[in-house]
Amino acid sequence: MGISDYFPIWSKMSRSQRKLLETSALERTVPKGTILHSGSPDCVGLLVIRSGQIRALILSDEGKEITIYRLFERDICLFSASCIMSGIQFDVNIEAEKDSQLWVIPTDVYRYLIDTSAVVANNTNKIMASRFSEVMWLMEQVMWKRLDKRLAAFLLEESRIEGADDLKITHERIANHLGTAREVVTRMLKYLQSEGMVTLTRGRVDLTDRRKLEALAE
Amino acid sequence: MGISDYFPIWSKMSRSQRKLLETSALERTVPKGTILHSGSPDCVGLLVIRSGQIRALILSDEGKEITIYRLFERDICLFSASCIMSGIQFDVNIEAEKDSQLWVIPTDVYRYLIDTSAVVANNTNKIMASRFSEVMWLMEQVMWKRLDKRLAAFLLEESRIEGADDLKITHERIANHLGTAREVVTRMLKYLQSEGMVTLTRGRVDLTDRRKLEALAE
DNA sequence: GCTTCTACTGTGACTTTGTCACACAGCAAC
DNA sequence: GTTGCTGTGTGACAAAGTCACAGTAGAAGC
Repeated sequence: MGISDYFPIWSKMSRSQRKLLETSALERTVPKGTILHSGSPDCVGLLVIRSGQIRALILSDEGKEITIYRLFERDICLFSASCIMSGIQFDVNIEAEKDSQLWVIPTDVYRYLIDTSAVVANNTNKIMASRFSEVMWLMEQVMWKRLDKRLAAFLLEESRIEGADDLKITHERIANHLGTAREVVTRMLKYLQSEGMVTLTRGRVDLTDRRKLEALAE
Repeated sequence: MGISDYFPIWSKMSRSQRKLLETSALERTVPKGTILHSGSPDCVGLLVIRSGQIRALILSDEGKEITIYRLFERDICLFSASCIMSGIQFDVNIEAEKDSQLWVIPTDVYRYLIDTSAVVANNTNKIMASRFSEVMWLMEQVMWKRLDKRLAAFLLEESRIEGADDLKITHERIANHLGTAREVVTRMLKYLQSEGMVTLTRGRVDLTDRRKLEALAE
């Protein structure tokens, strides 16, 4: 699969622009857990996900965290190149959730492309609007939804991504995704277990009643 | 003041683009309290604020609200034209906080401009990145800051905007800005009063000790 | 001036979520 | 078996949200 397969606007780009992308994109393979970007000064370039899974998160001063969105195959990560998007003034961290293969498009190359092509600029806009939408969705969840519902929804989502009912995940990691405290997750999982929705073992959560979980998540 | 004064990229636009903007922009004057946009289907067009003050907010199913950002003179509101930005999938409400004068740029006109001009597209991008940054800032506040600090910061900000220490605002409105409940604001203001930071009267909050408020807000 | 009405404010009781401190338990390495 | 580390469990308490009212300032009308 060449890089052309990852750009839906490929056909609307000029021959020279395509060439530039093809020759400048670097391949990179990273193991699970790699921090790909942290804070604004760090400006590796645009990341195109070929395989694997990436999460974007924010950190508090005390080290608490919350996942703001996740990226999968074919997704493009703009914020690893936040320095070229004037107007961005916040720090996101980008972390590989699984072993991943990426293309890295150098910042100066992408800068050149958006400056010279309305198509590329508008596509960038569209990508940013998508991320913005995900953050707004999260804001609504955080503001108006109870934690038990958010937890149930997270477990179902995780199960969907993994394609399995037995999730290998610790309470701590769940808490870091949801932006809450580990003890709270422990207590709430305990409750879900008492209701027969999950079975808990060290480092594992098994979904035993999807229907009930879906009903809880709404 | 012509519309040219509100576009920092005016000099980089073509003669025909400028002409198009000048002839198609509509003037609109709205009183305080006007709902300029609500939800995604509603697509009035791009708003350019000539004078006054606008706030963007989101609503929960039960009618609770939180201000996500505010717009002042010279700011541009993209989300009143969210239909032209493919990728946006959330509902924002736009409300005039004060009597305001606006220019409305029809959606089809702006659509044409971003499609044909990389400069306009990139500027749009920059505006979106700014709003994105404001929402990320809010997310950090909501997630990691205590309400007493957020309240103190809000009162100081409000005082800065109004250029006065006596704020004509109800507890309810403050709660709607911060995304919390009125009773919580009442209790917290009561506490601030007991500490001598504010004086409360019906429909009014007077800031009596800025230093202490600033220290609280950090 | 006096009443009436409404929007605003105050408060207690209770739930949910977050914080802190520490005990304990599973599992792998030695 | 002992040791050590990483997870998990729990109680007590604090912060914030919810619910159900009661009180009350101030404008509007008489």
